[in-house]
Amino acid sequence: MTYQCSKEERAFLDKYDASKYERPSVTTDIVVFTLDDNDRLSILLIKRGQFPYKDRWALPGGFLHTGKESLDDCARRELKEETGIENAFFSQLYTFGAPDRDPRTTVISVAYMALIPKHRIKVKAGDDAKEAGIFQIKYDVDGMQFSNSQMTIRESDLAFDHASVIRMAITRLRNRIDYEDDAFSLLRDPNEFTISELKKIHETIKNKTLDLPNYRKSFLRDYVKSGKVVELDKNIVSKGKPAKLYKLLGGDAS
Amino acid sequence: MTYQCSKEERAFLDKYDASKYERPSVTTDIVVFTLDDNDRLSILLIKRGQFPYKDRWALPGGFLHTGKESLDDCARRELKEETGIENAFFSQLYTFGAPDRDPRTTVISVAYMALIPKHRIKVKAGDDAKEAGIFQIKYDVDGMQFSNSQMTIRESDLAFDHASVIRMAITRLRNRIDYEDDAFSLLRDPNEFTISELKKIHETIKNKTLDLPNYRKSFLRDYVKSGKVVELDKNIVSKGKPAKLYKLLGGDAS
DNA sequence: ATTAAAATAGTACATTATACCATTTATGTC
DNA sequence: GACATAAATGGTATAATGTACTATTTTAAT
Repeated sequence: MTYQCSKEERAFLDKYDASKYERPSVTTDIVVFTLDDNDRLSILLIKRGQFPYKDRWALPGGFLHTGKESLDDCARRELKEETGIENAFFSQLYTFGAPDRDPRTTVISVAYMALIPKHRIKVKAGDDAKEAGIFQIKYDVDGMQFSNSQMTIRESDLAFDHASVIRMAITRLRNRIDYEDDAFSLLRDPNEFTISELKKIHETIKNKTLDLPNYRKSFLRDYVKSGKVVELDKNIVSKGKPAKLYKLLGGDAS
Repeated sequence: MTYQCSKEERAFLDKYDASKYERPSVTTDIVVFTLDDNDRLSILLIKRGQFPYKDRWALPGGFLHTGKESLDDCARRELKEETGIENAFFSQLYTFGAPDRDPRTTVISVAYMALIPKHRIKVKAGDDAKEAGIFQIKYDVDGMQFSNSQMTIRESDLAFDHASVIRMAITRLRNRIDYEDDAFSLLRDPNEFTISELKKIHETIKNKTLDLPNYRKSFLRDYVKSGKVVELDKNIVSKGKPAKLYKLLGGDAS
């Protein structure tokens, strides 16, 4: 939009002193959820290569290129830099603004969450990250843990307030999964999937097993009858009875 | 939290150049919902006294006092300055960050919504506002309208992207009202209210009439049986059969 | 005393969620 | 090829919830 205004106002704007108020830095940080090879809920963490919190694990993210991009664009750009993904499903989560959350200066963090199938993530260490990895989310008496085949990171080892961010993202994801179409974004291929595959995603996120016949009924009612998903004229080859394949229409969710 | 770190890192932080990245301004803007004297959903708008958008109606809000307060504190402070309210229920809504949403410079707006009973709002024009008022939210073919006894403001007349902010707030409010306890915050007095009063709030927000016997059943099941609300040993004096009074326990919601 | 207003009590039905059983269609093994 | 196994699909039965509606009670106003 171009801003229409009077000459008087234009004059005011032209001499507006941008440094009138002290400004905070603004970053976006992204909770990238995925399912690992054993269908366990996992997130992407990077090991910081710079102060502060150097060598500590943190969420991917980075500073807003002020004036050149929107917050969404910033999150999209960071996501691409860290994972190589271009068209991922993501949504804004919450904005964290405690004045002491970064030891350098006030840094406002606009947190996003993204849902990406694991095979699409090309983990790569970037500018500020010396390492990056996908870690399964576990819980014990001390809270969350993040582990892969090589190591385990406790939530208290994370940089900044990123443990809080992740906790909120998990809560939000669990709440959204029942009424939003988020699950589709984690499919290996939304153009060719079985009911069981989608059910598995729901089970992982809700952390409980679901009854397949019942899941099937609500899937057919909620998605197929409404036209969001179509049945393909193909079956999958498998051990038991071959399952019908379905295709997500429209939004693509990817 | 005090940040524990090595001498090396402390040295880095001490010479950290705060102006390394160009920084945006950050504001909080607040959608203050209330019910007017006829129980219609209304919001607080202020008339801007300064450029940009001078003399246009806008949401109350203002710049973050960087380093001195959190985002929540900033919203709380602005809310107090504009309405006199100190302990209101409010929650973060969404963060708006399009680079051209403010003609001066990039201004990130962290939007909040608050629910406040009308009799507690002391509308007062503040620094940046020459006028303030509570306006009923209406709809017509052109979108939202905001009107009181003296005037009607069309959504296209609002400053900045505040029409979008309000639209998102209404959507969020309507979604939250079914599973959060927001309605209690709009009660005249959460320590003494009738079932009908609470029902009226739900009706206004959902914009449809509810069946009282059914509402009563779910109220007793959801709040009284669970202990969130207790029945008082008092009745209200009224025209027809006097209604039992109830009291909200715990969170106070105010 | 009568009427009207409002709260409260209860009934009937539809929808949805949950648990569970039975059948079908494939694979792999002897 | 018969048979066990795996997995999807097709059902039924019950519980929980939501919705519509009727009836009764208790008060104020006339």
